[in-house]
Amino acid sequence: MDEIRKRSRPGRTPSAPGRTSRPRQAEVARAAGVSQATVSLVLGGKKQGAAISEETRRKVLEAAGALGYVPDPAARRLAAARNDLLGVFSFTATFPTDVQHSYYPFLVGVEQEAAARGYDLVLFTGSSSGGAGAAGPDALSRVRLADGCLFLGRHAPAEELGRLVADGFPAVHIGRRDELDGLAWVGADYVSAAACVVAHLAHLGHRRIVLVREDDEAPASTDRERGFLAGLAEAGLDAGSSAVFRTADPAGDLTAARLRDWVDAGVTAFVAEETDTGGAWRALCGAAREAGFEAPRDVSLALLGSPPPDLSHERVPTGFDIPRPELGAAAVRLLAALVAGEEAGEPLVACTFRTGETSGPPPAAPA
Amino acid sequence: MDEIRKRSRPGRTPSAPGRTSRPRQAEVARAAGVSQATVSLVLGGKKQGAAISEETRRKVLEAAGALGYVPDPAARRLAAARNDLLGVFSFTATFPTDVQHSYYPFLVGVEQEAAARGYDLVLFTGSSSGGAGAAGPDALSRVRLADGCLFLGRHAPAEELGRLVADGFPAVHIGRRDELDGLAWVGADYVSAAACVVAHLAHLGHRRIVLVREDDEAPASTDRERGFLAGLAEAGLDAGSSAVFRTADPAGDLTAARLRDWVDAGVTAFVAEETDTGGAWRALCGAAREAGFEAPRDVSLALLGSPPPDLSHERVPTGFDIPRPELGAAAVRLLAALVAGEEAGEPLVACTFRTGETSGPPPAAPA
DNA sequence: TTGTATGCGTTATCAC
DNA sequence: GTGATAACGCATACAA
Repeated sequence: MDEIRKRSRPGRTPSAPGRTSRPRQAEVARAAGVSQATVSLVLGGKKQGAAISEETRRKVLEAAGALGYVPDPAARRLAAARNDLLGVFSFTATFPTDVQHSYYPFLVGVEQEAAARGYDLVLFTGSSSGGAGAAGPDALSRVRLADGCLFLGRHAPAEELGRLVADGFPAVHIGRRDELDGLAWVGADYVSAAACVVAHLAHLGHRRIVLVREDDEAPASTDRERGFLAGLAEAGLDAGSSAVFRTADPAGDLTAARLRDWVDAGVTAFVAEETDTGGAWRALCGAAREAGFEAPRDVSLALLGSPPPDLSHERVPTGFDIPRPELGAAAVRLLAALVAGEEAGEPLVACTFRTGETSGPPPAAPA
Repeated sequence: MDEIRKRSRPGRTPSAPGRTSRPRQAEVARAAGVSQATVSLVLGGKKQGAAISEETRRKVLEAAGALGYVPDPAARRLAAARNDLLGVFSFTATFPTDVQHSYYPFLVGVEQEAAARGYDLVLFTGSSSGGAGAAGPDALSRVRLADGCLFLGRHAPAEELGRLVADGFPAVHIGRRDELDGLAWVGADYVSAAACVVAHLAHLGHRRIVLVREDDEAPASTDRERGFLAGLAEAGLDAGSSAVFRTADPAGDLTAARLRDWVDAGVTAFVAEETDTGGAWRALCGAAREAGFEAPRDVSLALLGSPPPDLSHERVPTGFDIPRPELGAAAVRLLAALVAGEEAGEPLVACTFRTGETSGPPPAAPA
């Protein structure tokens, strides 16, 4: 693909006559009757306000405007200056047949915050199949064109990311990423959010609650469980009388019979974690329905996250939403801080509680 | 000039952010015992396979690997005189409270096609509120940073755009943009799509059809009307017995009584154009319901476009969809051609017909 | 086949 | 205050 590209101007003729190429500082300088360095000083907008005569400054700005000058990002970057460019590199499926796996919800906030701070965004397309730099061990290296970069998705190659970080390149991962030492990240505060849901249920009068979670050790899962337990504790509920149910196969393990057993044992509320597939929640709802329970009449149901889109016509579940735009914005704030050489702030973003329609007082609620 | 060499890196701030010394080609060269140029040749991976001895190549690759060399994209782009960056400048509301007005559907295709061609994307945030370059008459000039730029939305300032085009800067507008001479654009083929819908209705047996459109002269509107009329003509229907109903206030003007009048006059099908608000379609459906007509039993309804999201739970309307990702991809193809100095191709992208559930044979369909 | 010499556009230092 | 000038890291004619 590269060999096709016609490279005229190999060593570059002094003034390329053929093309309408971008004006450079030198041309602005000529037009303004000053030196190129002066142009750089003026346009660099340094706080050396007094160092340059108003007259010169005006001429330069005028010439630059007339020629439509805009600095070359590569040159700027090479000269160790800043670009005002923030990168976004996504390892999630970028082209959503399934909108679920798209990173656009984050991008909304990223874009907004970047705009507010005067940054433009570079979307590195290498993430997906057939992309510019999909393959190769230096796929990630292109992000160095920007002043810093955001990373989304779990599949970011740790080694390369580590190199970037080790080199001091400002990088922020959206989503918790503890295992990679030194990599900054922002994430949703699942612990607090889960605790909040439990508090809501406890407030309604529930005393025995079961959490259904998948059988893995993903941070998103363990955080929710921690929040669940914390919520129980804060509500003064005995963790022993509630339970955490782990299953690798929710659809198979979460039977109507098992649900009935729990209810017979005094459980009045069930909480499922959000998973990629929504399997836990789906299984929970299915089992409840099969067991003849209706929420919130017979049991209360809650979902630690957002429902899968194919269930959007169902009753909206009690639970919380991950504020993806907020996360994106927080990531940009953090990245901007890193670029500016400042320290990181709070990496956790609060989820928003969703009252929903699947929870209510337990059937025989005490008062 | 040798005595000056001592000065340590004049053009660099003491603490250049984001850069601890990482290996450069020169160091690889030293480690491999060759020259920097040779390293460049080997790692450049040009198909000059025979130009370099296997021995040297091996040594270089080995050294590069050992040092963990990765090329600096800024330097690479500077030297290559191209940056493989395509801009995206949107004048639509970027931060969608209303997802309708977001440009992300286009971005899907843009991103895909850009990736396939080895381009990265620059999202210029100046378009929206408070953005980097929102204000000022030179807001658009930042796009010159890229090799070319895509523009979305109707509100692109014609003058500035004209200047870019006049300067020979590769620019492509997504959506028809005839009034700006010389500006390349891609757009949806509303004419064919509307004609196709009419053909569908005619095929079902409808002979008198009413088009409801808003009272403006937007290309999207006039194109649909042209297609509507063309469809009538192709079906051998007399345009005189059908009608085009223009209204600036669909909700107010499109009454149940008026609908009944039309039906009494033999009209069996109604076609509404898609508008920003979906007003025409919504009014049409409302009036039909109020008049006691059910589609497709009593009348056939069609929508020249996609239904507003708040009507997504309703019956799927007969009509067509604007292939926004396709449009985005086509725009990138066109832009890439312009960047390469080639000529433009076909600017129109076909819409996809949607059978839907709101049309059927007319009540007293002949055969 | 490999090395030498330049230039890409910017920034920042240092004389003038 | 302003103008030379040296890098930044890489790619490529051209000489050896």
